Amino acid sequence: MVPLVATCGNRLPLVARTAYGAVMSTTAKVTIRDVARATGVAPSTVSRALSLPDRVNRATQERIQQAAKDLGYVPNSQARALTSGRTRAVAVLVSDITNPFYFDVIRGTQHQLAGAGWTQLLVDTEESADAELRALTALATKADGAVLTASRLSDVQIAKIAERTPLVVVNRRPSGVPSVLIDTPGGVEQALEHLVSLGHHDVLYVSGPDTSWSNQRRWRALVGAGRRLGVRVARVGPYAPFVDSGAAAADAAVNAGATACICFNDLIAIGMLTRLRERHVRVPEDMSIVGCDDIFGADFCNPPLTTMTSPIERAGRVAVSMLLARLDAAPHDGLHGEQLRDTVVLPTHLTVRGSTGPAPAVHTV
Amino acid sequence: MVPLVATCGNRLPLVARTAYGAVMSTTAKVTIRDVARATGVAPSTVSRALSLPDRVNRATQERIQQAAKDLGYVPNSQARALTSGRTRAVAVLVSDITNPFYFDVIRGTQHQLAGAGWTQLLVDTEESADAELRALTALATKADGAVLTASRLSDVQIAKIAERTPLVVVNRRPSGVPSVLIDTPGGVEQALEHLVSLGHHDVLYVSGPDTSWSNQRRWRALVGAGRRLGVRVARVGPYAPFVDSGAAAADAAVNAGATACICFNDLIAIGMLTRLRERHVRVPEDMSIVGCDDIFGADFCNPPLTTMTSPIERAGRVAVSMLLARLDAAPHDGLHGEQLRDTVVLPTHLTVRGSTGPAPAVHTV
DNA sequence: TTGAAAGCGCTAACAG
DNA sequence: CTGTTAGCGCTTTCAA
Repeated sequence: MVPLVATCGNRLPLVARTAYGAVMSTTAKVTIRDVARATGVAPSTVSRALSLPDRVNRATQERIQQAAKDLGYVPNSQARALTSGRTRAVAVLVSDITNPFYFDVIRGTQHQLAGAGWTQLLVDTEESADAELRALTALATKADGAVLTASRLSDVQIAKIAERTPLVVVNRRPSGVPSVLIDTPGGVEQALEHLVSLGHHDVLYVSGPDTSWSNQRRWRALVGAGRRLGVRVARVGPYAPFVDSGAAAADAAVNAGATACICFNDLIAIGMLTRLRERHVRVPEDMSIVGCDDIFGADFCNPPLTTMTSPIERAGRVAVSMLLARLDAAPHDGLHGEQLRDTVVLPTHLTVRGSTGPAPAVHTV
Repeated sequence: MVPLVATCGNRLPLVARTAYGAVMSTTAKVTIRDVARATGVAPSTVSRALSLPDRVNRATQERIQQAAKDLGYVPNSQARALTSGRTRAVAVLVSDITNPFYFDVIRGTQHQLAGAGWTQLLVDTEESADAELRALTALATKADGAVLTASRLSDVQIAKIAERTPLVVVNRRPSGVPSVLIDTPGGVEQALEHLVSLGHHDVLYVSGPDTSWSNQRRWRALVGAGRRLGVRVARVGPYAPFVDSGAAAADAAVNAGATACICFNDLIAIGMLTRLRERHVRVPEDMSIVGCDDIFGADFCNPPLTTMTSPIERAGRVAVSMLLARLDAAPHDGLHGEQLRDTVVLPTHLTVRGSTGPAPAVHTV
């Protein structure tokens, strides 16, 4: 009678009475048998009525669902997983929960998962391939699949794991594994064009970690674009992808006589901004800075950061939907070759803010 | 022989052979029976050797563990949960994954949980009491307990749920429920003293959501401190805790002729900074701004924000350790009255940065 | 100290 | 369309 959870936000107390009974209740857990007894059918019929409503007589189906509701029945996901082998949970591995970049990814995965009624297991691998492997192992029975947002494993390792575990990777491209790519190389090119249009002829790439696939990709894109546009490009680094690394990066950039930098990510770029101010190097008058990702903070730092805006949240969503499609397809058959090893590339665009400006009239390189 | 996961980071491929077999392996899953067969003992003995090593002969215990390792046995947490009723997972509910404040909380809970070998289920309730209730219900069998970091439920509701579900709340104080409080009221007082020392006599509180317990607490603290210090305090709001709300808040503050504001949180404060610049209101010359929490970004916005630094991550860690203590204690007995309803208050301190300065010589209030 | 047996709550054949 | 029968992998009495 009373819905398990009301949609009316105000009268919660009323509703709650029913809901409470079911909330992680240790006592008085209602099982499928109780519902069966109350309805006068077999437990298996209840199971069916709840999981595969089509395979049950319309009338009894409704009777059962009603009874389940009234009794405050909550399916036991453990038991369900044990028999079906499916947990309806997916693991999302990030390399550093602290990095704002992942906030958006996580938000995306969370949304998509929640929308589908799935659970998200969030794991912070803390930049360690080891921890990543360990997590993947422990997660074996806990999740039906995983999204690797910043794997520190080799392509071969990933591909190997993917053979037995539904996987989707973000910003990696191991063969045969579905992946979501954010087109930052395209963004790098736009960034360079932007700098060229401001009169820059020399650009410094502030490199991220060597272990980062994206970093290599961005650098390569920059080299290519530089050749095409007749711009000299150089690099400094590697720097760890933290705000704190920005100080060293800034010093290196100043030392190199750079007048324009494209950074591996916003974190480093923002760190540079701070350090440059300390050193009285004006941005953008003396040096232009371009970041990457457009994370939280890129728009209110000082000066606001010109950066490549990535559809990060969408990347998370797409990754999950690819995974779910695969997971849903597995039990039956259908799409096995084509759809499973697809790659989605999400576009990036340059957002110009205050940190880039005309090249200084005089500069040393 | 070969460890399941090596501690040496480089030779992963070698090790991986063993690990892979276990990684979410659909095929060839090694069960307790396989280990039993390999060791020539009964499954129940294997179970014991792995879960309650003390209750087994030392020699066989080691033999079993070795065999388990060699075979790449990974316990099935579902099955384990089904029989034992314990999942070794805890749910962490946040009201908005997007809010940097929670990043730190999540990091704290994650660390603490991972350290204890537990799994974290992250749930975004999206500011909805409904979703919160629903999540708590669905999580029933998935988690052994939950941390509510920003509950939108009433104290009574929370207390009721806590009767049947191990709960720890952050920044709330329902009676009988263990809670972790961040002493922002103390911070508010420090902030006010700071402003007074700069010559301010009138301070405006920029209010957060009415539904926020912390918000009321801060306002009350400010009123008290204002009385004590002879400062007039007023309030505007409520404003949603987003950067975007800052614009309206800034306009209201300007309209009120304020020269010093203490904001519900850094998000709003940062938003105000941006808007004030647009309106050519100088910070801190024309108006001082104080935030709360010291989130990511508070140190590099423009100007850097004077704010109350909260040990957010620690709050997450403490919450989890309180929950785990309770969870571990439950099966036995021991601490039932005292320790279970304790409250931990974490101190806050004021971090002065560029957004606060002397009161303008002339001002209208 | 160990083994045998009985389920945890549910799903999945297989009959009917 | 529905009931019966087996378990999923593990823990947990209860004997031995």
